Amino acid sequence: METGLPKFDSAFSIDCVIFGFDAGELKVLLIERNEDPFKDWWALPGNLVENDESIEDAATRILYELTNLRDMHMEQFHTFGEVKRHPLGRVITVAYYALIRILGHKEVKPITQYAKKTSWHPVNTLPKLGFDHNEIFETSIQKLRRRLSYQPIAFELLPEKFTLTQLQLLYEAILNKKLDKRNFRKKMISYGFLKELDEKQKGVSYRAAKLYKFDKRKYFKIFQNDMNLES
Amino acid sequence: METGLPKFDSAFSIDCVIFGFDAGELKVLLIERNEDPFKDWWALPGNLVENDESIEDAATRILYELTNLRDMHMEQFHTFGEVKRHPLGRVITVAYYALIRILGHKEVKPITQYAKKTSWHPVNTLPKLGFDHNEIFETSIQKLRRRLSYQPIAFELLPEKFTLTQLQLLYEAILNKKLDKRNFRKKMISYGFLKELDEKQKGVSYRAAKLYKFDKRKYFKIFQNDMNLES
DNA sequence: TTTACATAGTGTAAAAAATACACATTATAT
DNA sequence: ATATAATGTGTATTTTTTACACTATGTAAA
Repeated sequence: METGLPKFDSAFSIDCVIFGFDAGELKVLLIERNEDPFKDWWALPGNLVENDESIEDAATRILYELTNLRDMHMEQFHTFGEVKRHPLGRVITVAYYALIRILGHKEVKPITQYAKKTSWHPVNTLPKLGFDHNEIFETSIQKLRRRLSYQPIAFELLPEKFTLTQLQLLYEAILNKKLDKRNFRKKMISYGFLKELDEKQKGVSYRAAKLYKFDKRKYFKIFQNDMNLES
Repeated sequence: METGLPKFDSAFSIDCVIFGFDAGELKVLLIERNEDPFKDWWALPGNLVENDESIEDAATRILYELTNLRDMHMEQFHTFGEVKRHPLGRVITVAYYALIRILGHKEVKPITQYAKKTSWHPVNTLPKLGFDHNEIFETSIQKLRRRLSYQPIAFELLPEKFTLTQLQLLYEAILNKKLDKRNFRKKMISYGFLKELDEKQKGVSYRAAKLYKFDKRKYFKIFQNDMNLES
């Protein structure tokens, strides 16, 4: 391939699948690329890792530069290393997923010029993405599903105070299947890490639901032993 | 740090945790390094990824060169990217675990000069390893435990024909806890992917146990749906 | 103030899965 | 014949999961 663009021999990058939950839908934040290769395509936010930063730090930095977002839950899930996955050279990429409370981040402006803009896309109708990013996305959601059952992932995607219905909708969105309301509530409450608040939902034109909080301390007290085994 | 050794700016490597099961114990194959850094230390087999090979291919190649072993089950589990994890320069390493039937591979001779020798170590008494390899090992066994419950990992570690007691010992070794014999057998058999053979164990000085085979085809027929969800 | 609406919130019975538990059987070696 | 060492087996109890439908409540509109 001859593009006239600079080539590099080999590098590592981070790519990031940023999940959010809004309007009952699971969404992913994509960027519209402003540079070749794949200029004008949608892609996952990502960039090269510098030599003096750990991959964790790089993930945090890159995400910040491309989305102006900080302090979200991030986790590595797979590394992609096909030789030809990047058209300009050998780039091995470590993929992370990030979970954010979309609320208040509906409009996310990239800081660098590398991305024209960003926008949230429902996971069920993602466009064709640059590089091998569709594959990376597929892997991410499979990992997310699996981890949902043994890590308190869901609460990273919800506002601090949430209703049980919201929680259920989120589980349904991630697992991509309907759950039974009564069984879901029974089970969630039986875990003992949800704190029922003396507060109700506001601004709805029907009976307001009770609000709950996720009690992290209790969670880790309860699952301490298991969590050591797993990862 | 000034060692007189060549430095490199940045590179990726593969490190590999090779599990085997022998004499009722879970073991890991370590190499004794023949080169600095960490010359004469025990370490996980690993080496740099070449520019023209995928990380999968690199993992296969490196393992072959260092252990003379091929065609084992390998799976990526985590990527380690601390800046200072390698004393000679920036090396990001993709860690794999590999599962082999130890039988017939009790003595493994390295092909390259890079390793002096290799030897199997029980997982419970690993020596101090070079680099961050103790951490890599810890992560590997946690992943292995988790995956044991949804992937047919155990059968990669046993001979083709095995007894239920052997299978149970292996589960106990990986999970690091005792299991109930009757319940274990009931459950394993209920899955329906074990094929009972018309053959018995040989060479034991007590009642010989029935031999079983893992029926891969059946396994995938049964767990098709689940396996799609997971990964 | 009544009514329509939309979602919240609740319990039970049945089925399935997990657990706890101990002894008779059988092949080999002496 | 006997000792030995591990194999192979069943049941009752508890826990977890599943299936299933109606009443309660707050808001908004008539």
